[in-house]
Amino acid sequence: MQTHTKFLPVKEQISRLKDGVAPVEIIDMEGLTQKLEQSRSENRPLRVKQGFDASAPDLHIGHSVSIWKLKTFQELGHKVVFLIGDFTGMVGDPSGKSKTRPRLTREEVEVNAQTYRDQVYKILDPEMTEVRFNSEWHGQRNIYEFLELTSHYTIRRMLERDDFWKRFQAEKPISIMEFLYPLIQAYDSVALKADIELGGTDQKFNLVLTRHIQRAYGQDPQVLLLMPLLCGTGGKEKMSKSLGNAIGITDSPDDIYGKIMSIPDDMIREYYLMCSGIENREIDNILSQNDPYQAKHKLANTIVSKYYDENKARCAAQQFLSLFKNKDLPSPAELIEDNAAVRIDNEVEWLPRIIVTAGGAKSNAEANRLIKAGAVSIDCVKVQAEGKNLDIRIEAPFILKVGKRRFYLIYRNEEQLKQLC
RNA sequence: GGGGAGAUUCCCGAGUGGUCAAAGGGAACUGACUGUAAAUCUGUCGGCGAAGCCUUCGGAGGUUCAAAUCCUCCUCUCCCCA
Repeated sequence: MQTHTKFLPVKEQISRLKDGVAPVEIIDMEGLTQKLEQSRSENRPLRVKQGFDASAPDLHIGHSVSIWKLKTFQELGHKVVFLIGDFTGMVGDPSGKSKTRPRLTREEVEVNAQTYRDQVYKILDPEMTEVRFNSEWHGQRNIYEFLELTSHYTIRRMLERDDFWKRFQAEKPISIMEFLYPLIQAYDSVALKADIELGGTDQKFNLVLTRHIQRAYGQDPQVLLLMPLLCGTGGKEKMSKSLGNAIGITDSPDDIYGKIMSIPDDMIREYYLMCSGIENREIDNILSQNDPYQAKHKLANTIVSKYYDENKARCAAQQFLSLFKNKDLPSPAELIEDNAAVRIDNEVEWLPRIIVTAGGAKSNAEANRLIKAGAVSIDCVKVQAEGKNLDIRIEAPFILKVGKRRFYLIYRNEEQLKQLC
């Protein structure tokens, strides 16, 4: 039996947890202190949980806000439980917007899980992370157990959720399943015996409900750390892959850099606070210069360095300047590296089809529209022709530009490529 | 169980027999101007290699030269009464 603990004093742990991006709200501060004390006296790590959607396994820097916090817990010696909601993902979507999602197969779930691991271990320590799936317990529950679970909460309390209430008021549909969903989710924490759960502020209702359910099952309710939500690059909605406004943590350095540069000015502070890891005083200092352009450069630099390294950040910065300030084209070698080299087999090919093949448009019609709008250029020369006059003879590789930031290297055979390298 | 209202393109929402690939707004994309910011202005916003054609208005049938629009059945949603 160990007589002394490997854990830091509680006060120190709490102050470490408040470093960096502070949780918007900690629900049950007292509980947190107690749990930390207990963990110390029993020399037992706390179980810190966060749930993730199994169907969209792409983490972006919005998620990373809380993942860094999980990391802090690991540094303090606690265990992170990374929960993948494969069961809930298979059942459907509670947001009310979409129809039931296509059911994921076992294989898809496994693939997505691996994708998560690859990304999340960029930040977390694999040794101290437990990856779990909620189908483990939900997959086998019978209806009696399930009904018991549902008996612990009421319709009225469910309607307290803002989203539900609004829809109720607006005479919009709310399915029973949507009411059940938070309960199912809540049971995850019971099954995992979670001590602490992290989540975005949008999860507040569900997470608070979880505490009730844990109590109903005789467990000590988990402490909640509600983390701020990061807005997407458009600055209006929350960051989300499906809205197309996300910066993925596995995006290329150039992409991350560029996307940071494109955020609206009034988002700069928020991004600094949530993603840079820079101290508040220093942030104030940077922003007091009143030079948003430079502030963004510095931010982009910091973030790329964080997920890659300083060297890559410098390259990305250079790339950015040459591309957008000097309007240079990227070099063929860079395009090849970015997987933007596209082989066209025919000697003569219709330009819209080339654009579609390259991925610059979804249909020939869309490609045609882009051409008409003057959005397409070949080796820096804007394409002016229309309709039938768009056959292109591919004699040498050329750089196709579609819109502001899509570049493709079009070539016909591998030899041409070799010559370029 | 009874009565009423409704389902339109990514979202909201107009359209009640041809002039409808379907108003308007939002989102998105694009061009100009810029700092790949914002604001503003232009243009686009189902598919097919111009024309012309094809597919689309919850689903399946039907009436009609012609259907988002009329009829029948079905599915789903909301409200009121019980």
